[in-house]
Amino acid sequence: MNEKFFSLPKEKQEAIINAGFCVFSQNSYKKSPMSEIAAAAGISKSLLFHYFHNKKELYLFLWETCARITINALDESGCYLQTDLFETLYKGMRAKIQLMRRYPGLGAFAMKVYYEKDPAVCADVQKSIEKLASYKINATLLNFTPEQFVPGLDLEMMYQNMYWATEGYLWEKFQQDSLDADEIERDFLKMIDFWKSVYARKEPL
Amino acid sequence: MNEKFFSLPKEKQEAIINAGFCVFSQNSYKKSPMSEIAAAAGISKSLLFHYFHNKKELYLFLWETCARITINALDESGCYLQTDLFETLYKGMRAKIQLMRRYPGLGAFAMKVYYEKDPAVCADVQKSIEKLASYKINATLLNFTPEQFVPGLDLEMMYQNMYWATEGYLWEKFQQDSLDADEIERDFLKMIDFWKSVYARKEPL
DNA sequence: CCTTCTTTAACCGCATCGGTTAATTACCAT
DNA sequence: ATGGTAATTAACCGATGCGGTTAAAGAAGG
Repeated sequence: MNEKFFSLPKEKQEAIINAGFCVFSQNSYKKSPMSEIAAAAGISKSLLFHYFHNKKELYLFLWETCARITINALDESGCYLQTDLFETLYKGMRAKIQLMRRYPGLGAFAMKVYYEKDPAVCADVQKSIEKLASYKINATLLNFTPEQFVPGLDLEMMYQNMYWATEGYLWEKFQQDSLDADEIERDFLKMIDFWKSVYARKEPL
Repeated sequence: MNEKFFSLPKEKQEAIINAGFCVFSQNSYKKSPMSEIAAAAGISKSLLFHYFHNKKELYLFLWETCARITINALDESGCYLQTDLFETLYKGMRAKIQLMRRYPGLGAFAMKVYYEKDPAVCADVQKSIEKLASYKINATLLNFTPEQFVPGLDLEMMYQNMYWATEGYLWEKFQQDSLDADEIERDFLKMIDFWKSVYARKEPL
C-alpha cells in the first residue's frame, strides 16, 4: 500500500477505514465495490486506488487494522486486571462502547471476515487469524472464585449467558441505522446490575 | 406470479423458497441475483423467471410466505397456552428449531427484509408488516405470576435477558454455514435448565 | 408421430465492476 | 503572478454480471 496514507489527517484516515468496515461488513467481499467505499468515505474512487493498489490490499489492511484496534482497546481498558467479575464486565463494556462509537462497523466487519469464504482472500486471512489465537477470551473466567457468587451456580453457563445476552442486545441495536451510544451504555449498566442482583452472593461469607 | 408454481412437488417448492431465503438473507435486495437463487434451488434461471415474472414479485412472495410460515408455526406450537414460563420457552424453542430445520434461512431473511432500505421494495414490505403488527411477542410475560420466581426478581429484565441470550446464541450459530439443529436443541435445553435453576422459586409456597 | 407442458441454452441491452490514464485542482516556495 | 509538485478527480477501458426474453430442446401422454 501507499505509505502516504498514514500522513493523511487522522480524521480522513478513520473516515476511509470506517467506510471500509461499513461496506465490507454489509456485503460479501466480492460484492463490496471500491466505488461504494470511496463514496462512503467522501473521496473519489481514484484516490482510494491511489492509497490502496487493489481491493484485496485494502481488505487485508482493514482486517489487520481491525485486529490491532481491538487488541489495543482491550489491553487499555484494564478489564483483564479486575478480580470482581461485574467490574470486569463494566470495564470491558465501556471499552466496547468506545470502540463502537469510534469505529461503528468494526464488530460486524470482524464477524464477516471470520466467516468469509471467498478464495481470493480466505487463505490470507486465516493465516493472520492464527496469529491472534493467543488472545483467548475464554480464559477470562479463571480469575474468579466461586465464593463471589450464589452457591451452586453453574459459572460457565452464567458467563455464556451473559455473553450471548450482550451479543443479542448489540445485534438488535446494530440493525437500527442510528445507534445511540449513551442509550447503549445505560442499558448495559441496567443489565449488569440485574446480573449482580441475580448471580452475586448476597450473604457475607 | 405463475400459479403453476403451487402444483410443483412440495420438495421443489421448498427448494426454491429456501434458496430465496438463503440468498436474500445474505445479500441486500439489489445484490441478490436471480441466477444465484436459481442455482441454489437446482433449477435454471429461465425456469425461475417462468414461475415469478420478475425479481420483486419473487421477493414479496418470499416475504409473505415467511410471515405465514412463522405465524402458523407459533400458533401450532401451543406455546401461547402455557402457564409455566419455562414450558413456554421450551415449546417456543422447539417450534423455532423445527422451523430452522425446514427453512434454514427464514430467520435471517425476516431480519433482512425488516431492515431493507431499497426503495424498490421497501414501501411494499412496510405495508404488509403493519398487518402483522397485531402479533406482538411482548405480551407473553403477562400470563405469569411472580410467585413462580425467586422473590424480588425483575421479571422484565429476566425476560429481556433470556430473549437476548437466545438471539445472541442463534446469531453466533447462524454465522457458521452448517447449522446442526440437534446441537442447538441440546444447547437450548441446557440454557433453559440453567434459567430454571437461577430464576425459579425453589422453596414451596 | 403429434401435441402439450416443462425446462433450458443462448442471447440482448444495460449497468457495474476493478483498475488505469490523463487532466485538474490545491498548495507553496520563489 | 509563476512554476513546480503533490493531492485529487473525471473520463475512460475491457470484462463481467445483471434482469429479463426468445426460441428451441426434452419429457410425457395418447
